[in-house]
Amino acid sequence: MPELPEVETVRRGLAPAMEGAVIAKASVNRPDLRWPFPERMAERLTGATVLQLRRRSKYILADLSTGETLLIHLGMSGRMLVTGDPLGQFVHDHQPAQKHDHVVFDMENGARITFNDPRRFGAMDLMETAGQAEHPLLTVLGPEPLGNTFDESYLYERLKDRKTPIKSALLDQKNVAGLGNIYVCEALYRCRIHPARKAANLSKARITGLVPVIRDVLTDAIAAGGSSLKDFRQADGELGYFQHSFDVYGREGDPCRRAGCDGTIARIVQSGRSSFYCPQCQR
DNA sequence: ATCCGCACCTGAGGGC
DNA sequence: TGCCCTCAGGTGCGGA
Repeated sequence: MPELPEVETVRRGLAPAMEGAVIAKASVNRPDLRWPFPERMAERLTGATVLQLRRRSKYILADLSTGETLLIHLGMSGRMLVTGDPLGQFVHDHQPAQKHDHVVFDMENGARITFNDPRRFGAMDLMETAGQAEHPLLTVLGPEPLGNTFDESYLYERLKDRKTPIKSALLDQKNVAGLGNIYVCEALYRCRIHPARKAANLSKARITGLVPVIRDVLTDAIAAGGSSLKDFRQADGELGYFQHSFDVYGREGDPCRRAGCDGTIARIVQSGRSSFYCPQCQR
C-alpha cells in the first residue's frame, strides 16, 4: 500500500479524468471493504459532478456537487485504474472486469475509474463537505509532512518525551500523517538514526534534522511517480520508479550505499513490521 | 495518556 | 503439482 507519495500519484492520475466531470454511473459490487459502504452509496454518487480531488495524508477526498465529499483509502493493496477515454488522453480501453473490482465509476466523459483491492483493507465513505473536519478518520490525523505546520519545533516538542522507538513514533499518524513503513525506513537511513532508538533519547538536533529529510524523501518519491511494489500502479496503469531509489527498504543483506560505509543492510521486526537499516552507520 | 499486539484479507513466493 | 509457511505498502481497536 500506498504511502503518501503513491496516494498523491494516484490523485494526480485521477484528476484529469474526474475533476469537473460527471459520474454517469457508480457501480458498487459488494457491501463493504474494511467497513460497510455508506447507505445508498451508488445512488448518492451517480449524477454528481466531481468538483475537486484533494489528498489528506493517505486519503483521497473528492468534493462533489451534491455537497458531499467522497473519502477513499487504498489500504494495503488498493488500486484506482483509469481506462477508456474519448480524447485519447488516458491509456487503455476498458478492460474486462477483474477479480476484486469492487467499485467502478463510469464518467460522462467516457473515462472509467475502477477501484480494485484484493485484501480489502481499503475504505470508502461519504460525508458532508462542510463537516468533513469532524470525520473520525480525519480528526485523529497529525500534520501533513509537506505542509507548513510540520516544522522543526513541532516535531521536537511532539517527540522529545516519547519513550517509544523513533520508528514507531514516525509511523504514528497522530504525530505526522502520511508516512508508512518504506519512507520511515528511508528517512531514518538518510539521518543515520537507528530505528530502535527511543525518540526521547535523540538530541534536539537529530529530531529536527528529520524534518527536511522527510520532506525530501516524500518529494523525491512523488517526483518519481511513487514506488511500485506488489500492488501499486499509477492511475494510468504505469509503474512508478522510486523503488529503484530505496537505500534500505527491502535490501536486507545488500551493501550499504553510503559513501565510505562498508555495512550490510539488516532487518529487524518492530511491532510486527520490518525495519531495514544499516547497523554500521545508523546509530 | 501511551503503547503493543491483534485483527481484518488475499496472493505471491519459497521450501519440501 | 500441491501443501504449508512467511511475508506484504495500513490502521482501528482492546487491553496492558
